[in-house]
Amino acid sequence: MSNSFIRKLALRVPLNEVDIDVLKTATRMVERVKGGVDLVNEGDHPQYSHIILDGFACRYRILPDGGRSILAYLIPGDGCDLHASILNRMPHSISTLTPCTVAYIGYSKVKEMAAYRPNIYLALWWSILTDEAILQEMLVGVGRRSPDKQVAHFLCDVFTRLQALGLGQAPNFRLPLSQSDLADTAGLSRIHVYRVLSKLRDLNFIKVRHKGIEVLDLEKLRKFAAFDCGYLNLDNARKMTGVDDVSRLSDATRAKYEQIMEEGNRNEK
Amino acid sequence: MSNSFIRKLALRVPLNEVDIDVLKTATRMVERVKGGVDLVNEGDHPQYSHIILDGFACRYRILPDGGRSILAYLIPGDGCDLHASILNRMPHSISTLTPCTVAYIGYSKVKEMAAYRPNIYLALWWSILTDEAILQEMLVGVGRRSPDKQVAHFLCDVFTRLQALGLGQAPNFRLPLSQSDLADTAGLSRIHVYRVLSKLRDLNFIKVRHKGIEVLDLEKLRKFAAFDCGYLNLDNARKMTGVDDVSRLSDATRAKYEQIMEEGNRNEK
DNA sequence: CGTTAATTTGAGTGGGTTCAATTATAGTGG
DNA sequence: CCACTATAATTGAACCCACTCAAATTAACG
Repeated sequence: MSNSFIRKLALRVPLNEVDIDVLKTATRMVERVKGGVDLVNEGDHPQYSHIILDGFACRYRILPDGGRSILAYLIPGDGCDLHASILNRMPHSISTLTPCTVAYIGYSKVKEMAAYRPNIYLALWWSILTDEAILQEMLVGVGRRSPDKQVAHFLCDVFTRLQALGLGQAPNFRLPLSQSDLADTAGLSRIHVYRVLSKLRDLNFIKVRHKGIEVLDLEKLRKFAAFDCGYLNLDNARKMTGVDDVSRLSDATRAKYEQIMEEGNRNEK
Repeated sequence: MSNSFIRKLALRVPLNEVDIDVLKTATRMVERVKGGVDLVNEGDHPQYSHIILDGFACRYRILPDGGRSILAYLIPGDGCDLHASILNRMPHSISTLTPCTVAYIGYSKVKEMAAYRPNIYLALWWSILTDEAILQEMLVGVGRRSPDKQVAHFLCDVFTRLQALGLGQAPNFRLPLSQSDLADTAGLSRIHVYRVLSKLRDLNFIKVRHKGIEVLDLEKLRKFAAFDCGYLNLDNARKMTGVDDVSRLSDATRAKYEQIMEEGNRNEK
């Protein structure tokens, strides 16, 4: 399947042929965009949503003091703000890092898909929950991890997500990021990022290029950063079918659970 | 309306009587919980979701080194992880800070409401998008803001959300947080938090109590922290009705927009 | 009234910052 | 194709903020 968006969703949620067909037609409107272009700007009120089918992009905010804070990296298959129409204004900007293939979807189409296709509903929620989990992991990192582990952890995050999509080989093992980009991601100074990268280079984990980072040994990097990919929710959910496994619960918990279920059923006339 | 969950949603999304009725019965199963109790633990696979109807709670993670990182504060009306069943494991724990009134909802009930009640669908998305925005704002803060402004900004966040719910008066203007709690939130040391709070106290912005902080002048605090409440999405969305305002767009954008809309309609048989 | 947890205070240290200056790389137009 | 320009990367030095360590005081709770 050539459509990375569908591939990403299908890896997590069981999509049937109809689902795939719906998604295919929904993402038919495609455009090629150069690198360094803003797809959406903070404060905008866009009329449609973007999906990165190919290339890298990032979500960022400009701060009052002129600084920039990068909040997320978008890789092939990632949707940007599929439900942003619910908000009055875009809370952040989105910019391409490399040339990208971008699909456009009208917001009403998204709503429609979520309403009529339960699997797509699940997939959209899986997606936003994972976005949130990544943000939480970043927040934990900025507050607590040492700068070298933090940068290493960040690299693990992006490359693990790439791997899960089957994009784990060269030339995709190269991230097109300047050291300033990394600094704006990690909340470090440009100069300190350089020193951190030098250390990771000396450990033979990565290769530092002009406006780019190449990972030589993701496994070692993971160990160094104590990276646990659990938060990315990459394992296929056992519960996707909707059948709850009640048998594993303690008696007390099961009793409460059944009470809640009963309560719920009673309300359905 | 005594149900803070419904009140919170109704402030953002136009709910009709049926919506309110559905939400009321869905949150009928209520329990009183003491302070300092874990509602959910990281790694759990809970069978139902929690909603804080009254009291304060927080979302946190325990780190490998034993440290704790507080990721969010939950105030009356906040749901915890309404869609967590989609994930295999809980990515964080949730703990009450004060005695709380908690409602329980089965996950299938949530899905059902989202499927059959468009307004509730919107409300749930509004909710998660706002959660995400708050996380982003925290991330920006940890990386960039000075410690005193960051703590001030955090206080503005919680108290502004309380105000929006009509809980802006004493005794609710008191947050039951120890200085260690604040430290685990801001990613600062306990001792430095004390110094920051002392400064804010000397400026007459707050009163520092034992295991608690009282805000004396939220307006001054906002100015000090350069707090812009835009990210909380508190203004009623103009677009909630689903009618897109195309007239404000540039010609080029409108053309593309209409193309996308047409594309979308063509796919509906 | 005794114990525990939280807060308050001081002193010293270290890591990440800023400032300043040089080298390398890529892109541009002649 | 090359000189020129702008941006990115590299390196060194000094400073400062927030941390750690250590200890005293206060408040809460049984």
